Amino acid sequence: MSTTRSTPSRTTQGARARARLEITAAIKDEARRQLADEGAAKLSLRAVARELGMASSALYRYFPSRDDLLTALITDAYDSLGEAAERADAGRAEGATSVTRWVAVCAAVRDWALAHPQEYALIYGSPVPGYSAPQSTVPAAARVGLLLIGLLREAHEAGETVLPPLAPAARPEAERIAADLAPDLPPEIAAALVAAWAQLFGLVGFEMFGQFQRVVEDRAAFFAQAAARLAEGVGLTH
Amino acid sequence: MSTTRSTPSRTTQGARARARLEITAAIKDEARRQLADEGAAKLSLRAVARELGMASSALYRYFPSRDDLLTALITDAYDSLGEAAERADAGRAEGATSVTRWVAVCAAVRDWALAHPQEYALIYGSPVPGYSAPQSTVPAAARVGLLLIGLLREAHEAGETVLPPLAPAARPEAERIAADLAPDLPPEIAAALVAAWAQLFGLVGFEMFGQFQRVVEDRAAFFAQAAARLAEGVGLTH
DNA sequence: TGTACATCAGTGAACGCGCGTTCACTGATGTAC
DNA sequence: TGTACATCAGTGAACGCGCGTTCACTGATGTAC
Repeated sequence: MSTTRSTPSRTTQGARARARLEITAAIKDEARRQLADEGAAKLSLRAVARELGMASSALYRYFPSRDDLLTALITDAYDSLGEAAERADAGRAEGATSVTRWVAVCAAVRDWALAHPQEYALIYGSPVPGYSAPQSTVPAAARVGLLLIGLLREAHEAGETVLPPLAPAARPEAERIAADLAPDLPPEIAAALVAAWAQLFGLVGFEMFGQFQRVVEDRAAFFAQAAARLAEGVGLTH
Repeated sequence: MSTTRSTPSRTTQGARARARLEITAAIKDEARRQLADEGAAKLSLRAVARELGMASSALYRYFPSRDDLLTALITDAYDSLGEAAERADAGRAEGATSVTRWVAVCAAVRDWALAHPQEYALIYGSPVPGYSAPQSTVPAAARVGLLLIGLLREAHEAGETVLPPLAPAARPEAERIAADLAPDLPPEIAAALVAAWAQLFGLVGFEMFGQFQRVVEDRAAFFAQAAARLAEGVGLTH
């Protein structure tokens, strides 16, 4: 394998390839814009093409079908959210405590949702009828969860956790979860973590989908308080 | 006002009126059936009419527009869920503790969602694009929340609560919430209750929308554990 | 109780629109010699 | 470096479909006298 001229992509193949990437991105951008108006169920290839000034049939050079475009949007959204959460944690201050880190990650999730409401709805709202996300979206979808697991693992190793209560009836499932997701965490924490993960998106979802209208006003303060209590709930002590 | 013959509805006006109610119900039933296949965004009057064997224009005798049919479905769904939750609490055993009651109400919400997935998505999933629920849905939407508030009020009066922690930064909003929703509850409990309410639907939503796939297996046990911990979280002691 | 009239459910055609996807094609860009 | 050929982006027409809503109408049911 002569690697000497193995990347001529910048010049020869590059022009076409780069155009392809650009147009693919333009299609996804326009599609994201339209998600806001019409929602995922009504996302229309023809409308996207129209807005981009191309024939609707041209999109088929980029995405073999409407569902493939949806899949790309979903993967991108999960990745965008995951990256935002990871960035928030990576940029923490030197002596940040586990609780601070946890709250910051939660806040990053909320901030991302507020900034990308259509995409939030796409990945955490009702499933698009007739569409089922392929396996290829799984790794992107797992990023926030994995980040939280990592955070808890570090805190646990540092002795900064206590064991949340766990009813005997729930112990087998908690042990299964721990074995599956985080063998180095005690089942009490693993189960509490999965619950907290779902609850985090309950808080964010209620705010995004209008359930807090006429109920919560200072939503940032309310969320910060709830996130801090979630941290307690998973056994973080400081 | 002579009330003597004021309700001839059972005979004279009755036949037509009863038919009207029956057909209205049949339309809603068929629409609910179709929600499952196509989702709310694609709910189609023509498809409903077709399935019912009537001209699509006939539906306009019952619902002035597609949005009005959606509104009726939403109100019905909230009422159905609210009633299920209330029934679960009303049928409690004699000496049921607050925690038991709380967990039973949570389980009733989950059971209802599992039994009516399309309707759950309709009211707690992504909002239907281009549709905004009118004020008339508010009372039905509030039923579960009010039930939980009532439950906590009784527990608090019976001295069966402790105050959950509340960060100083969140106190003003907590006081606002308490004043607004439950003036007889301390702000600590009122704020924790609103958070727990959102978190409850986070747990249910993750299960409904497939986020627990490959993560949680014994979902009933997992949910019961999480619901019991939510009870703790709002300050219920037993 | 019987009749004239009003109300109302339901029809079917029509308007104007949008959709996903396929297909044969043109013309520009890239590749091999 | 120049030319012949292959690749590929993009077009525009077409297929077959579905939608919400309006409208003039028919015929049955209910009401008033």
